[in-house]
Amino acid sequence: MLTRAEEDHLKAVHRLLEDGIASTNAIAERLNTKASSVTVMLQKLTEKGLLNYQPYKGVTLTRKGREQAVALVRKHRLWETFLVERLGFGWDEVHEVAEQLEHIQSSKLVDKLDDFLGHPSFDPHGDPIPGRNGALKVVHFKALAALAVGAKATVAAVGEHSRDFLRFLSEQELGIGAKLQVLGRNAFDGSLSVKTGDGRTIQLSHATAEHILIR
Amino acid sequence: MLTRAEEDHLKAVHRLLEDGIASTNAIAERLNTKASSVTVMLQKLTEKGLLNYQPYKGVTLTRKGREQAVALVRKHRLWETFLVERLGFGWDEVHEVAEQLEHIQSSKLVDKLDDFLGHPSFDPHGDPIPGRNGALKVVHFKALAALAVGAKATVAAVGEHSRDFLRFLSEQELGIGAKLQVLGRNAFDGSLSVKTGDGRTIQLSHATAEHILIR
DNA sequence: TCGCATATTTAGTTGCGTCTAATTTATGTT
DNA sequence: AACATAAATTAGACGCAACTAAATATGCGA
Repeated sequence: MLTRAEEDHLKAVHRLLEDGIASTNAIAERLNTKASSVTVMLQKLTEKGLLNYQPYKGVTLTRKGREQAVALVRKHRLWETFLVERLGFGWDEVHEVAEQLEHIQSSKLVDKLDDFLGHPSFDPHGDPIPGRNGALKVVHFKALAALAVGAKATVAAVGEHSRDFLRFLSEQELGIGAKLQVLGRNAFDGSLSVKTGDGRTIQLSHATAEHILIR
Repeated sequence: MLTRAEEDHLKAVHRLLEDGIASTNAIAERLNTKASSVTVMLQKLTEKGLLNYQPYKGVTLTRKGREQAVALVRKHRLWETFLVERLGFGWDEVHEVAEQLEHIQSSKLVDKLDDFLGHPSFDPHGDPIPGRNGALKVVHFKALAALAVGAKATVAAVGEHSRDFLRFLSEQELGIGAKLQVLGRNAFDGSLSVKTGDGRTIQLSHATAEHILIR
């Protein structure tokens, strides 16, 4: 049985490994702690057989560690789905609460929640929800920023979960499922001119377009 | 903000005060800790203005302490209701999970859960659920053991939440809402002969009958 | 009212998870 | 290849919440 701190570290490692390496500093930043604290936890989790860690050499997940991490992701995303679809939370309000809920210890609860929600495949941010067996479908998202001028697309996910970003998208009617078309690209700063499903034309900065994901 | 340990102690004090005094030992037993640990927590909670505590003289709740304790009871009972009514848990399976869920920090979550459940007045064990404002309707339950021979009644709540007891009641179709009639009382051990709603006649020990509650 | 059993509190220790400060390792520049 | 800088680790300390053991208060029975 893992403690909350252990679960948090495990999840951070898993998340960071998706984008490359999980450096001690990056983990610390994600968890709002210090690198020295992270080192100690990495040692402990290695002790417990969840990580492969060698001082100064970096860290990877063991099979067991990956399973536990994916189970946490599953819980997090199921709870987010519950909060948005059943309780009426906004997609920009659920992260912190789900961060707490994912630590509830009860496999029966997760499975019943999954049943209750009808075995959803994606959470409110478009991220895939791992199955009961731990199977996580790898979905290939493409950034809106990478589309050619003239291309049409449907928003499938977001690459940034900050409250401000999500609220901005909601306000612009650019939530998951929103349809749009790239009208032009500013050669100077890479910003896009985009036509939305409801006919408006808006400007999106390159940074924003990088975080709007298309299937 | 209270830590989990603080919340647990606060709730234990609240619960025990309902039946009289909250002795240090009784609190420790409820929380599976030692009296010495409890003493320290009582001091801390007094420091925080939630308890009135004087060494060797006992403890009571302050107004603020009572509010927080009732808020915890509210959360616990709403979650139990959710688990049973929406997720299909048995009423004998929800206590431990609700014990974890009640510590989730988000007033918005509680209120939305309450809305989602349709503002239930009673939890799956028949206990009243405090309102958003903290109002807890005092319901006067009477033990089945106290009924006169010949009396008819409907099970309204249970005075014992142990898994074994609840399972026994489920098996005998004596859940909340079950109708029954007292056919006779054994003068020797106080056990009751009871006719159930579905026509069976069963024997209930005095201890059991004390924990089946009637409105 | 005294003495003793019991309840409670205090004192001192432990494990966990964090911190800061000091040290060590890795790396990239010249 | 040597060294400066950045990254990571180790060492030592702290707060929290638990523990055990020792001390102290309460209150009941003789």
